Amino acid sequence: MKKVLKTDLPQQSMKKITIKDIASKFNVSISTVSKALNDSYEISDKTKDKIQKYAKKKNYKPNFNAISLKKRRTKTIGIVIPNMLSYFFAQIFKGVEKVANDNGYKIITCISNESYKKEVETMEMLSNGSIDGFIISIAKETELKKDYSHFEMSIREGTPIVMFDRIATSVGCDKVVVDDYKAAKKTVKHLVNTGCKNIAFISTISDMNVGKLRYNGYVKGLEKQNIPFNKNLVLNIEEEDYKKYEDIIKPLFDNNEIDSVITTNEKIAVTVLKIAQEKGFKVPENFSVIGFSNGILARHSSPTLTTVSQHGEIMGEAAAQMLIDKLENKNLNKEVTTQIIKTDLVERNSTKRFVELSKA
Amino acid sequence: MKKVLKTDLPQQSMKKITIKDIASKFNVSISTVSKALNDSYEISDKTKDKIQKYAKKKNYKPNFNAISLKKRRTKTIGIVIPNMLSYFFAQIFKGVEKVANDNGYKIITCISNESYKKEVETMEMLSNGSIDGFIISIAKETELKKDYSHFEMSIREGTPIVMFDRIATSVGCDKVVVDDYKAAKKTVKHLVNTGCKNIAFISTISDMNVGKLRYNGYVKGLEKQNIPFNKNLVLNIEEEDYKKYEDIIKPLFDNNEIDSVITTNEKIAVTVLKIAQEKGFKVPENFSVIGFSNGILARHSSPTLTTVSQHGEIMGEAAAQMLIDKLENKNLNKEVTTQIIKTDLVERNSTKRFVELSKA
DNA sequence: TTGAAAGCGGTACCAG
DNA sequence: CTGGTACCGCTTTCAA
Repeated sequence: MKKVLKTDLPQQSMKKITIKDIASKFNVSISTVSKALNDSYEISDKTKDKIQKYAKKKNYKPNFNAISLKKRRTKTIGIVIPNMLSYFFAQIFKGVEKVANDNGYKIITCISNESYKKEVETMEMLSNGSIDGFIISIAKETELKKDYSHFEMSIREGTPIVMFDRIATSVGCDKVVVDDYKAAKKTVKHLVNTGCKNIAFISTISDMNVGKLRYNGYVKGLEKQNIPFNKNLVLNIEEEDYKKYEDIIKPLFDNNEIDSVITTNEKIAVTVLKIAQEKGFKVPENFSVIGFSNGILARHSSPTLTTVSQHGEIMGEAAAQMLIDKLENKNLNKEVTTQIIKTDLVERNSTKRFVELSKA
Repeated sequence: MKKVLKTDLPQQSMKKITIKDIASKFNVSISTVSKALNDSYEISDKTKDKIQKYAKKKNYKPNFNAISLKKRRTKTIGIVIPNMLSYFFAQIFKGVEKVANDNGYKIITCISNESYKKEVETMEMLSNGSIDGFIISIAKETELKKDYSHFEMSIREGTPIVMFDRIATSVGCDKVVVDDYKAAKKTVKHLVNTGCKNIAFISTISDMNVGKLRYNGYVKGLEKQNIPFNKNLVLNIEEEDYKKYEDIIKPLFDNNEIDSVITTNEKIAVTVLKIAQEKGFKVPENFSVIGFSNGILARHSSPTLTTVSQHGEIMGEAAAQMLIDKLENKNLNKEVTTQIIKTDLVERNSTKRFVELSKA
């Protein structure tokens, strides 16, 4: 025959304790407990001590919703990004998470999936006191539609926004970007410096602002290097067509004389690498490739890929810091600012070394 | 001289409206407004109509914290994962996000960074009414430490947990896993079927449960295929040493006769591919590689990599559905269940075709 | 040093 | 059909 002792019973649903429970335990008022737990000078050390000890023992935690309701702030940030499978956005997330966490903020993440509707709905769903502010990179569809009223509404209602990478220039909010224009110019310069003359440009984002900046940088870069622009060397592809990348790109090689390619996208860059090698080119000896990229593909392709790195993690950190500063009124001026993160040309093995060349 | 009309002023901080504001606007009580907004049968159509219209016009949204406080549920899920840069976890996130969103749930995401301390702190921070339940893949450090008390505590306090992939078997909660043991056995079988005899096994997770399952599956698979086990063909590497992968793996090729490798990790697989080709092997003609992987590397390596896919997105969906079912008491039995997601061998170009062989 | 009470923004029960 | 009110858990002012 088994005897079941009370202490042997599993502590089923050891319910969460409230300030009221503690108050009744010690026969004091809830305000006393509240103050004691917040280490107020109004409460005697003795009382504070016993209350704090008991609270810790019982694993007391102040109810998040009660505090948020009372204080009218949640210490949580809403992130709205087009997707999470892109390494760039995952890096952004990491940066934001880090800074948020260091400052005691939580993160609610929503994926817009490049859809305007989802982006709007998502923001509405969070604009009810769930979050204190947004960090956003706008959906492709939104950018094409150019309807930014949901952002403006949010700001008007007092929920600040920080946009990064894919921004809406006209919206009055803090922003974090990289200088895509300048970066593209630099890639051209680097290719020319290492002996390239026929530089193609392949974009999957020609209809987006970031894509236009890169394209303009490419054009300007050619001009600066006194290389005539040849529109046949510019190829715009739908990102969704990734299964047909090869078929779309091959004609570029067949119909033109090219010795290098700049791409806005890592997968394209890897595809180009492959095609070039199939066509008998030696990379980087007589063919070079540079991709805008933050991915892991670049580090594992053969040869490894020279890239323009946007430093996603740093951008994420910057965005989070800007938002938190705004939320905590650390910047007393109400002006909005745009922070530009430096890009780096990460030289790997799909381009020749400029330094070697200059030494020669 | 400029005249500034009131209507010209930017609507600065168009403050959020509350139920009380609406009540006073129409000179009714707040309970009437509440009921009207919730479309209660108790309220006349006329009243409902005007209140609802006004609410919409003023962009009224019920305060999230007030409702959560009152209803004692937040409709938000906490995800705790080791990192987000891994494609697998990003896929999990995507799956969870989808199901959560479809069911009106938000997601708070925290990264444990493989740290026990961060995992514990993170869970404590959320165990205050911020979330209704957790979806978790446990940190490496936690798994080594085998200290699962924070999970048990959470469950005892009434916050359910669903674990996926990296689970703590002893913790009584719902789980989603793949059959790593069986999957590993299958990889061996496939390699043998395509003519391989000397099959190496390289792991970065030998000290983790998932890693042990795969290893055991490998051993059992050899046995089933009547291939003698050779401990020299088993290599355990620290994942952090990724920069030295090549140096660590090359001796395996130098000191043994091998014709194929199974790896627990995509990057290792790509490295093996590279080394094998350097050593003069032709992949897949006389050398084969299979990797456990969900990443993009597999689809872009040369040759592309045959993988065991864990279907991260589906796992994420399953985990979210299990949690939501539990939260909404759809499964009235209180037992915990473990759901096993099928893995697939995705045949790419790093292995020979079994079908071709059988036709020959 | 402690307690009472108002209120954060809602819900829901009960009364009229 | 409408209103009064107690509460969800906590903070904060004011009074004792």
